[in-house]
Amino acid sequence: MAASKVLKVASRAAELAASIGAGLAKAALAVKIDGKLSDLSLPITGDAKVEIITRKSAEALELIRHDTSHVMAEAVQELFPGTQVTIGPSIENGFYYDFARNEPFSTDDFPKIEEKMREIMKRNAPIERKVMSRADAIKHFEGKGEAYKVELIRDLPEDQTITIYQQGAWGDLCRGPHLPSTGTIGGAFKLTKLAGAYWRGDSKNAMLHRIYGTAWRDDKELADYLMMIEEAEKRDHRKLGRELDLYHFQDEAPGSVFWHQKGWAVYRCLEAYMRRRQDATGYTEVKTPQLYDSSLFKASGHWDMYGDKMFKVQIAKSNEEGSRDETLGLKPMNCPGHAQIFKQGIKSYRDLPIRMSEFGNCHRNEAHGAMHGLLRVRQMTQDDGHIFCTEAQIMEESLQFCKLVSETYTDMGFKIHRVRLATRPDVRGGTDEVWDKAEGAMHAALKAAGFEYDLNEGDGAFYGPKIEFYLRDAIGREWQCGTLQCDFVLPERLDIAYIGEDGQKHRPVMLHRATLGTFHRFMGVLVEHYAGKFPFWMAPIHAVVCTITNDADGYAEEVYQKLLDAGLRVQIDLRPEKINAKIRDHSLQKVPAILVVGKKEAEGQSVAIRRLDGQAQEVVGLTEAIERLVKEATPPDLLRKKGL
RNA sequence: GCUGCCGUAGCUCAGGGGUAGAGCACGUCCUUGGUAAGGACGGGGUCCGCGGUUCAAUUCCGCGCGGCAGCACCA
Repeated sequence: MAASKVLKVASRAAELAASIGAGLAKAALAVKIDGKLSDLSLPITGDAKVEIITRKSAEALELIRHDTSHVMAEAVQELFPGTQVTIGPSIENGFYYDFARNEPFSTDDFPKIEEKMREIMKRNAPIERKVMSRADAIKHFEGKGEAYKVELIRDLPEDQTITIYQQGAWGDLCRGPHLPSTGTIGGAFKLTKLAGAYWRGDSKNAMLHRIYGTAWRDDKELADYLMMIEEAEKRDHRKLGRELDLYHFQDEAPGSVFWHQKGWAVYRCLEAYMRRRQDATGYTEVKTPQLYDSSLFKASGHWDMYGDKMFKVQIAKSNEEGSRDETLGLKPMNCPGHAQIFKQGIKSYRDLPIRMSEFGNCHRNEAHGAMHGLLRVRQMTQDDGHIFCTEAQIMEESLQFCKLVSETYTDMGFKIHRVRLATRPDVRGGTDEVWDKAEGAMHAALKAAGFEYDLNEGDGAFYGPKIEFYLRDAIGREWQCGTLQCDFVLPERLDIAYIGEDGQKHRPVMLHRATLGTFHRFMGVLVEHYAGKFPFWMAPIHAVVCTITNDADGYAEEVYQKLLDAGLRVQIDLRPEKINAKIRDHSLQKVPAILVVGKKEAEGQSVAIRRLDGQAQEVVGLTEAIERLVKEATPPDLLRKKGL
């Protein structure tokens, strides 16, 4: 809870809290002065809007995590002398601290470190802010052999106040703010994992040892979080893919996917959906080659920029003089191919916009460590598209695409949760003038679409700014899937043009866009979001017909055939197993509907429908059952079209 | 690619310098049972690959391949 009060005299935040009430004084952890988070002990001078931060506020959680990281660093240095400290911030759900040490840590060290941390928290030493001169600070850390801290101080801007936060005998260079004492942290934390991390995030630098932890306000929050992690493990798409027989991976094809029938059925659903949506919104679907001569990628700029991540094929070509080598590249994206189709014949301004789509299969030689199940692969298919348009059309086209993304995500069971605009990176193509234009257009489109968005500075593509659409899954995780990129550079490089009203050649703008992103990644997200229980319309198997005894086999076959004829994805289970076993097997396979048939149903031309996760059964006439299932299996866009 | 960990049956995993085990799955037979596991028996392994140490390596060491976590990367 935040309290605010206008203060006219110089005071300390702690005193202010006390003046409001003893309860608040006790609960106060930090203070926000004119919107800036500060230590409770800091004086407030002049007129200021002051908010007292208590345990319940969002800022408190950040402080708890940051302080826990300091306590961990103190514990580690007590337990492992000779270890140097570097940095240790709070992050989403917790904190980490990077240490420099020859010997790596082991997770076996965690209990020891955690115990020491609790001991430090119990000591409840006050956390005190000390201002030091640059020279003193350097001397201080040099004396302790903390080379990384010295480097940090040396790199701080001249006018930066250098502060050290001291808790008992241990202190750390830190801009703060911090809680009043180590005892106020609360102790709802757990060390979670171990990893290497580069000093200052640069792979040229030394590798440090990072210890991750999670920290919360109280034990209940911690338990909830740990439960969420467990839930995420249960939903792991790699595990579910195997268990549900959707797809598999194997060593001989690293970074690629073997789609099994069931996984492919879902994939086909997504593809069919996107094809219908794009066909309905003025896209022309094309298919372009996989292999191109290197000259095309040299022209587009990709060869220089990403050549080392492309799969290249060398072939020998012979002519009169002998043979020479020619290098082809497997396409890592579809845009140069689409530009070639655009270039065929002469395009008029009357032809624009041209919305070209392709379920394009691309190859990228991703680093080993980057690959992750379906979420990051070396061979993927995008629901790619390029809109060739005039500058004046950027806004309208962007708006239309935003609408498509929005509706698509809703149909898939998500909402757009966050939109970001990634702006010009350091290494980029095109002039600043062109970038100004492209970024300006993207800002305008986002505003017109009514999206709240934030900036992701410096994270744009090398040819243009990028709108990133994020969705949130069932357990609160964010995923970036869809994207819209505005490109003035590639049309220039590949020399594509249209004839304007004035009879002159003009450059079109290319909008690169993908709604689901890649089918691979989106499938992974879907599996985890639904924990394998897909909505009926995209379920790999809609229904299984199960017999009670083999006496009903004949009728079951009839039911099965009728469902197949109705276009449903159906299986039949005639095994001489008990119905309990069949129910269990198909429930574990997460089939949404089990149709049980026995003597009674055969006599009454009916089926007993049992839903996944439901215990009740419903006996329905066969004709009605088929009608109902067919409707449920109808994709949401087609339901709308039919007005159902 | 980097750091750490890992690679044993289809899957999940135990074991350990003397050529290997469980549960599930699979096969055969019995069972025909009304809504989340019926029973019996059985088959199954280049212990990731290649080198080294050793009388002997799945086990120890090195290299390679692949995976996991994180970092870096992500047109």
